[in-house]
Amino acid sequence: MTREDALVQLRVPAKTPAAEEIAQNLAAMIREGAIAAGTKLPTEQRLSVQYGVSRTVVREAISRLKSDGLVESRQGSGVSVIPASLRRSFKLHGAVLEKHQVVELLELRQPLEMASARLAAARHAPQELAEIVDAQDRMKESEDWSDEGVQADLDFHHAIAKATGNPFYADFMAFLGGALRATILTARSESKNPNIKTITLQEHLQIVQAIEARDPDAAGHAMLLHLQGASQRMT
Amino acid sequence: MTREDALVQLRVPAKTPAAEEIAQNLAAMIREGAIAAGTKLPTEQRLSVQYGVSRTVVREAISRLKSDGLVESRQGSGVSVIPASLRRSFKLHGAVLEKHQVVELLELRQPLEMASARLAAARHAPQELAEIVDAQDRMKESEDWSDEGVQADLDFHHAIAKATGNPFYADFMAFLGGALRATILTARSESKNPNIKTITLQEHLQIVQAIEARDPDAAGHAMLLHLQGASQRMT
DNA sequence: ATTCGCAAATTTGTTAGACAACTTATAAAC
DNA sequence: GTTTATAAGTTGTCTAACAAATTTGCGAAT
Repeated sequence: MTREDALVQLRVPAKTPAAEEIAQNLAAMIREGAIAAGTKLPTEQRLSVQYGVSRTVVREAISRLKSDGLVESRQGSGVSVIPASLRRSFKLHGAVLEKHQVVELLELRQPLEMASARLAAARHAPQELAEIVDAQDRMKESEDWSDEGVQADLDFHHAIAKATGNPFYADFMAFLGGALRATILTARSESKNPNIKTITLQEHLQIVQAIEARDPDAAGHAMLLHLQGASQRMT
Repeated sequence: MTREDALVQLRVPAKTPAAEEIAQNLAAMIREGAIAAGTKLPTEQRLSVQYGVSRTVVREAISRLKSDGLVESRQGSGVSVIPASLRRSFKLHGAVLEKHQVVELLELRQPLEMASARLAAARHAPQELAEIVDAQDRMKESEDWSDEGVQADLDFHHAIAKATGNPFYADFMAFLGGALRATILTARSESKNPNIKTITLQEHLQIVQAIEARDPDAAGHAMLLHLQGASQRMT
């Protein structure tokens, strides 16, 4: 019974609540410019009629848009769209990443990872290096193409970002890792190459040694080789 | 009494709605680990009692947390905290940036801007170059240290990011620009140097020419010089 | 005719109570 | 002991109402 339920949940993951659907709909319209920046949304009253839901649901949807920094509400006045240049949240809208999006995301990641490795080499504290090595060890001991292995891989990169001492690097790398996680997992499991883990560990080792030697150039270079290799192995 | 309230409201421009305050409070607790990943939040009922507000307000607050990817709710079960490694939104929590945060954010921006300039040089379409030049012209015609001038400056960098053809670069640069906007504005207005605009335009010109010549190395180098100069002028 | 003041209409913010839909714990039946 | 009803608990949605802030419109004074 529970087994069957789990299956059903997998096939129809979740009947999306009305508020979420409406929020996505409005967000899409705002991003496409169908509702121009500076203008006001229809009133909660009108929206509730348009979508055929209660005002409560509309308010929850708008609440999300506020959290995303897409709109701003003023009591008595209305809800106005914030210009794109002032938005203060960076978010991946779609749940799953398209193939071209993965490529684009990796292209964004590359210069950041290189800078991250360089900064980590220049500034890391002993304990931060230990955390990097620890992630490396955990990956070494993990099953091939297992969830723990991928997690340790992501932790490795995250640990380097933390060793920069710049929390924005750490946060953003965690964010990118989470976004790419599923993709990496499937790519690993579908790959024909049986030596992925060995090769990855070898490349990681080069990075660790360069960071340990406090050699930014070598660290950046080793990271570049690693990313190029990884992206090549994924295709 | 009401007069006094008005004064207070002037100093604190917007009386933050209860839902927003509660959302920030819960978000902070989650980020600090006070509510561990995987565990469940108190029920909406309990939260409404704890905070002394109605269940509706609590739901709107939770709605925001969902939008930020911090929690996940299942009807009948509860609201559970999503592990940090799976969060899919990158956001600046605080409204204003501390000084050290500005430095850190600029440090994150530098490698991205360089990569952005390189990619734009390699791939830009004629129309995209025109947009870059347009922003440059708008800045040239703007008042010194004016809001339009700063906007044109940010638009210049955004236009380059768009010219990469990679929407993530465009979105992220828009996001960073918005975050730094206020800081740049005050830095410009407080600066003693009267030639900031001229120097900036000159540096921009170098970038434009390198992009136009489709020379990635020169574009990246010109961008680096520009960012280093800008950050030096800000301090 | 213009401007000022003020009340009325709008609109978002908040509360209360109720029911539906779904999950989990409990107890009964086998 | 396992399975099956039943009940309790929790999130999702709706309705109705009032509070608080803003905008609009109208009338009066100048």
